[in-house]
Amino acid sequence: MRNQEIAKVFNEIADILEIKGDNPFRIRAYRRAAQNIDRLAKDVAEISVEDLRKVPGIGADLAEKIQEYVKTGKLRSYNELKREVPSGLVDLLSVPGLGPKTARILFEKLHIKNIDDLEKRATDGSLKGLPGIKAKTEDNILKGIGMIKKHAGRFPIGRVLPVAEEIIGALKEKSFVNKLSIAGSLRRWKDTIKDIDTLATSKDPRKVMDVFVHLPQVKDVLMKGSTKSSIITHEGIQVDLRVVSEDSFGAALAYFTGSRQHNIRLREMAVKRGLKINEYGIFDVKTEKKLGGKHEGDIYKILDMPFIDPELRENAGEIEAAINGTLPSLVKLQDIQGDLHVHSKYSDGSHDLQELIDAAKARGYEYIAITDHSKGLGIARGLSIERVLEQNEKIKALNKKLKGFHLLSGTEMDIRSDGSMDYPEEVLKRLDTVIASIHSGFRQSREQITKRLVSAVHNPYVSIIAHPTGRIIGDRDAYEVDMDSVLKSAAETGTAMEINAYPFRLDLNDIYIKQAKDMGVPVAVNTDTHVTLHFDFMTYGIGTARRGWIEKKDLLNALGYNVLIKRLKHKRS
DNA sequence: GCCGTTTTCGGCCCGACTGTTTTCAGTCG
Repeated sequence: MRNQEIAKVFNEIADILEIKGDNPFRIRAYRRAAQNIDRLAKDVAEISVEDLRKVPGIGADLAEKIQEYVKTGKLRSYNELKREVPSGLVDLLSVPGLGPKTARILFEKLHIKNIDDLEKRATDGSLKGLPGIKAKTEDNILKGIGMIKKHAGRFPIGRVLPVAEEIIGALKEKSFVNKLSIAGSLRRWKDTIKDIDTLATSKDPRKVMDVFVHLPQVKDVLMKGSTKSSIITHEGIQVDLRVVSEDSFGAALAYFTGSRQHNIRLREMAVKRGLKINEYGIFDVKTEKKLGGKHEGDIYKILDMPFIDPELRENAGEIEAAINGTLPSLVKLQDIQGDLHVHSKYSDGSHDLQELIDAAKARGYEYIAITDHSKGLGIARGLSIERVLEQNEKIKALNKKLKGFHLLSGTEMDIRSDGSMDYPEEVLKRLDTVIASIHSGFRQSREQITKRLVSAVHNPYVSIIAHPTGRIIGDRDAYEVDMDSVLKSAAETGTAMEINAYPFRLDLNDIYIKQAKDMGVPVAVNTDTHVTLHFDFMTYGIGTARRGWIEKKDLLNALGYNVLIKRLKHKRS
């Protein structure tokens, strides 16, 4: 897929144009296009020029540039730009507090071309004396370099959410803090998070700021103002806290939840109606009268739209859907009736069947499927044919004693490197459900991997493909796969795709989930539980499903037991 | 560079904090 590549090129063009001091709107156009290409499920190489132009933010010029890049692997205008601005200079923009203007001055006055140059000259004190730079700025630049060397980029949501909850918990105890909420990409359940945005209301904002920057979780204070402060936790995660008045809480929540592109769209719509939106509310420009802002819904209501759930706010069609009245009614945690991917002591899980049943019942589930690894996965104590059949018998016997709860016998069957299935059909047909997944040969060609997955999808006994792209966030990239073909086969055969809720997988991701939904492929949100505590990962899976526009009706494990069993049998027939 | 039931040209979201300034530019979200 060339999409990410092109998005990166467009973003770098935007960076270079910024350093050059080019037209800010042209820069924004490149960034907007980059973002929209990045979110596209379909490979741009397979999209015609006419259809490219239908992508928001892509006009005649950028469509042509995309075509040029797809055809030649190069972009002439980009290469010319790179000759004007050394590529290392663009990296300077990643230093917090250092923007395009400063980068340009550093290059022109001191011939600094990359971060290493910058670090040297900041250390020996030669930045001082440049326009607008004195000791403090030099200090901050060094601090910033230290930070990016230690913690570049984004954190998996699974690492960030617990930190956020801890901080929210600590602030909640304070009597002078009233409302308190997580905002930003964390509230939108993005799979990776750059920093934690939090929002509070209080009659005494300064006091809140004081408490915030002195929390035990704080390692460094980046800035502290009267209503807004930023800190770095010991984990290296930045947390921003903003305090507003009760009357502005809703507007501020909308503003800080983003995404930025979503907010820009809302503000543009407001401007056209003679209104203005900021973090304090929504106002009539002429009369300066405040029309709303206490509740988040005010903003949407005044723009004549239904409320848009945070997970959808990516400017990826949700505003159009809101206007047309076609917003999805997103699935909720309470809709989940069971978990279809659970490991027991038989393979690499930590609990026996009864412990798993108890934990599932405690979460209000009607069923779970026991899906231990298959024989080929020796490292995870995969079950021999004898053992999986023995487990199957035990589950059937156990079910007779259970009241109001059902245990499905299943397997997480390995799709072998050569594309064959790890158990023969005679074994599979005895089980209630089969989920199939890839655990080896991640570096095979796109064609080979696709073939393996498609052949699993066509197996009449395979009901779900587990963690369909194999990625581990921050650790292992997804393997190369033609997801379009896999989803097409899945739609034809009624095979479900898993949204693996394990917080470092979240696989399928939001973009593929939306594509699956659009193609009529059912999905299942499963936790891949190995320890009963993992059942609680379901919230991450639900967040991800919601980002993919999933409704209750799209979800296999939102079905009651009897309907589910019918659905599972249907593919086999 | 994109976009259009106000426009094919002239618009394009909005405000806080910092460090440097004597009123603001740069950066960030």
